[in-house]
Amino acid sequence: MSDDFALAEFLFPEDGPEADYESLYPRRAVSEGVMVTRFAPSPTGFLHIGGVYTALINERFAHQSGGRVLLRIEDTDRKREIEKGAEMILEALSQFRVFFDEGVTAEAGEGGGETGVYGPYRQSLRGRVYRDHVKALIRRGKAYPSFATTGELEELRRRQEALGADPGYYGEWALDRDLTFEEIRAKAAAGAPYVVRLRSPGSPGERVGYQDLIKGPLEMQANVQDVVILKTDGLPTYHFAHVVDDHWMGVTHVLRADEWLASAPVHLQLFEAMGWAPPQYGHIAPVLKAEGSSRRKLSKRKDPEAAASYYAELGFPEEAVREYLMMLMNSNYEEWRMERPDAPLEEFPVSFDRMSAGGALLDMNKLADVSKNFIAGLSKEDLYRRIYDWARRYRPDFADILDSDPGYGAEVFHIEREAASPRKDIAKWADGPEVFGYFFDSVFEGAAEARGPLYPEGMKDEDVRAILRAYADVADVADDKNAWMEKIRVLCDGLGYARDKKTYKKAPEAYKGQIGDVTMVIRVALAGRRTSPDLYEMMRVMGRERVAARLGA
RNA sequence: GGCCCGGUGGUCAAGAGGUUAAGACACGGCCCUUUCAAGGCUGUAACACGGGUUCGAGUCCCGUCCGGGUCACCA
Repeated sequence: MSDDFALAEFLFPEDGPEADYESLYPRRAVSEGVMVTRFAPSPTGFLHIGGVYTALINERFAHQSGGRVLLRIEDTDRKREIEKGAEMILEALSQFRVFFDEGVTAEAGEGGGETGVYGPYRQSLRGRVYRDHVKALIRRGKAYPSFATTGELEELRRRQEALGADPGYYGEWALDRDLTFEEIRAKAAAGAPYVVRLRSPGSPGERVGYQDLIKGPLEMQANVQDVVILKTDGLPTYHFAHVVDDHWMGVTHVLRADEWLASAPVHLQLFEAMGWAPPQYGHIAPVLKAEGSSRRKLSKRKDPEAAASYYAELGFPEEAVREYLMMLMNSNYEEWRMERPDAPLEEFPVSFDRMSAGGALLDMNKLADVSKNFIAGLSKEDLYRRIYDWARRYRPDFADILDSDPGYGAEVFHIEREAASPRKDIAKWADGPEVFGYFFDSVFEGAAEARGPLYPEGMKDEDVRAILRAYADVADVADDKNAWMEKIRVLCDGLGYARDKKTYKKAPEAYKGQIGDVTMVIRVALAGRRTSPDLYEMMRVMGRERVAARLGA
């Protein structure tokens, strides 16, 4: 025992006496049912849409219960870290309106800003905290230094494989468990690098169980591995940092991705070794992608839609993305929303019981539908401002086009908005240039070819020309809607088309076609596509000259 | 391979032993409309398989199959 004590001092002499963590990080005064949660990304700069989902879940449960949600940066892997990675993640999160009460903030400054009294909230800045706790574990004989090299570990694995034994550093395979103080001192003095491992109290065959908030009661094999808790570089592994940080930061509910489920026994064991009560765990099913007949987790490398930034770039409104994520989160959200179309989503009571244990496919169709409905409810000023802001950032060429005639641009995007049944033709801002670009001459001219196939099937070129010529003669954007329509009907009479659909249906053989064919020709000539808003409105906005030019073309 | 999680239409899912097995998205049809959308109506389509338990199983039990996660000094 005294050896352990001396070993601890020998390994960590420079730190001196441990801090009084009980007073440094006072216990939070939270009442029953209040949840303190956290989102803890690595600063790789890349935010996965699943990360937004996880963050939103943590935010919702914390705030719904009157608790707090904090943001901690898990930057203990110096190899993967990128510059400004934390800031990039924070920015992405704020794009989706997920905000934190505590932790690392977006404010710049040396190493970034933070708020809250349980910090630092960047793990790379908490070295002393982890070392103190590793030291305490060593002193109590619950952890030990291990000098095994990568090569030796590989060799160990090969022997285990040959014998059919479970791989890993555990039990009788954990040779460094039995190193004497003298041996350790000698190796360390010789400059041999070492890690610190947990002396796992688990025995083969032992089971652990706990109640997962999302998956329900779970039972699995207890951990037997002497997991690394402190790496050669002096920084902790995820496992140890999680235990130390969530304990002292007063986190009550750890809601994290599914992939951590398998290491829950390690975490439970670490909490026990520390003598602390573990938090409640909830393991969140991943967002999946279909691939052939199977499905897999959205991959950062292979799937562009895995990145949170993808949605911002395409211009899905953040409200729509959050709305969709809420539907994924709780299966009754959609029903709730239908009953209360205007209620803020914060009023929806989220519950663990309603969270699916299995992963769901990300359904772009559904997202688009949610988004179309959201956009349809926007005021026309809002819609124009948002599409403009998006373009300025992601499609400056289109923003320039809008700027060249701001009044016209606004009018284009105001067509049929705020009506009884508003258009639902835009699911994301990137659809704007796509669906309305032709209103602008530079875009229209750029796409002049290949219009022929758009005309009604079977219609001859000469018929097309005849319709356009006849219409050009009478078109007047100043007409009121009734006058305009009557002109079209008269034009139909003159050219041999039925003046309305019913007439045509009664005797199709008597006509070349019906009024719809005629308006389609005009539409294609004016818009260069088969779908467009109301023809009359479109011409009114385009104005006399533009209409004349396009009919003549 | 070991351990763990999951499996109701193409997708998200409701369903807590007895239902004609909801609803939404997508897809098709019809209606409305000058037209494009939207909207209204409507249609196609599911309990992975095999054994039990039970008067009765999508619901409970066992097995099989399939899918996923995890087995690092990465998180």
